[in-house]
Amino acid sequence: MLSAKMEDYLKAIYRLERDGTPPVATSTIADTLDVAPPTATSMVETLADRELVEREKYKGVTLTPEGETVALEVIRHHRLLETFLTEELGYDWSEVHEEAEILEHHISEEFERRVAAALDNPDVDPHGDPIPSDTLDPIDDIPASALADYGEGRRLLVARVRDRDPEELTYLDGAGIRPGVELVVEEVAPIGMVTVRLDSGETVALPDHIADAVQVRSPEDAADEVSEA
Amino acid sequence: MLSAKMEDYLKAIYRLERDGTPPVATSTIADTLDVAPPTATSMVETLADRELVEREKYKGVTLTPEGETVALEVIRHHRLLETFLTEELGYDWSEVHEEAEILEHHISEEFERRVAAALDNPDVDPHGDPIPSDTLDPIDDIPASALADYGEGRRLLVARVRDRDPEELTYLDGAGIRPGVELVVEEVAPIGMVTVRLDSGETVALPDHIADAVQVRSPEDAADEVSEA
DNA sequence: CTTTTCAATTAGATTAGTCTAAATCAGCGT
DNA sequence: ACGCTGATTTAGACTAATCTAATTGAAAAG
Repeated sequence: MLSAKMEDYLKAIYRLERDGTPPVATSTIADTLDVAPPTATSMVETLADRELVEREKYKGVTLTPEGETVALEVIRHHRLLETFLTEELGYDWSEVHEEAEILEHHISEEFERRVAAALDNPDVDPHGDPIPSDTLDPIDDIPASALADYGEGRRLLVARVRDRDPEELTYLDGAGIRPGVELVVEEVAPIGMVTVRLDSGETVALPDHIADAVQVRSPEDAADEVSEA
Repeated sequence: MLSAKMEDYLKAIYRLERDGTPPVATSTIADTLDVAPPTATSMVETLADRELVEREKYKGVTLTPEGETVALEVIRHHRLLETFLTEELGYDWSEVHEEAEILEHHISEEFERRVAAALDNPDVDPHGDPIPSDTLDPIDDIPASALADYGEGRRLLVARVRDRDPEELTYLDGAGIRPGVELVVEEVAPIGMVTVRLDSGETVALPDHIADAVQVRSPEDAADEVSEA
């Protein structure tokens, strides 16, 4: 059996591999999980012993296929739970992260199956992130980039909203910025501020660090993808 | 914060106080939780330091009011979860125990509130056990005794079915013996066997150890109680 | 009032996950 | 090529929860 801690490390490594270029440095893991560097070192040793990561001393780690499977399993749990909490228990999508972060380690396979069935096997969670299938095949993130990367005047579709800080999410949710919403970039101010106009006509100003959490794509790309499937 | 382990000890002590006469001996706790006696000793020490139990060395422990509140909170979680799993996720009532046993330690107060609301604040779980209120007031078990304690020929109401062994529960469920069902005791055989007749006309033979799990009361008592409330 | 018995506790070790402080390695800059 | 700097690992210690083996205590039996 894998401890909740080990699952957290694997999930973090999975994320970090995607964000940057593998191998993932131990200090990065330490920062992400908010532990001291030696703690990360000692945990990646155990993970390597269990053949869940490939480790090169002083370089970092990469997930083995088994490690990736575990990470995908945990991410599946997390995203199914987030979906379940919003759809079935009336949580606001901005407040489900914490709860899912804990429960993801404690639900059984049976629970996972039943929740997935109750939700009719969804493939995206409330933040717009893809839910790994029950076969845990590798997933592709929806191609999208940060709001500020597009020029002014573009009509864009909110593909996903990163769920790091609950405060930010509550703010965005309150402003009506959610996955699936369309908006137009009104102004990209040089002082670190982006202004967008929603279909409601409302104009919202977002400081850069919040705008970064909003991942957008062009509506045409989204349409293309649906026709492919 | 209280660890899941500590919660388990408090819950066990709560149960044992009800079953027998306090104080609860450490060896009894050790047996219940399947740990070695010194493990129980050392844990009741910590519990006593935290003022969750009153301890008298070489005698045993009793819960303090704070300890009882924690126990009731965990039991509320457990029973709400069992109810939720059967009502909303289609679990069979005979298989919910294991899942609830783990999740009870990991759900938030928010989750508890929302589940209770979704179920319309139930006051009994699928096994017929009372669910502590959100104010965690002390609970009274529904007065009922083991099936074999009544004489033959009595018409009885199944008040609750103890959830110890899943196999037993599955057997009883399959035989149609569930909380709320009425039955007649046909024969109490001296070789440790009880035969009952259900309203369906079906006759079921139960070995003593299984019959013990079935707690019954007279239908009149049940009616009296409803009129009181 | 002893003695015997068995439950309960103490002693000491183990594992997982964490820390701080010290040592060491890798790679860049001159 | 050499040494500096910062990242990484080693060393050593701590806490929680557990174990086995040894000791001690309480309480019943004689």
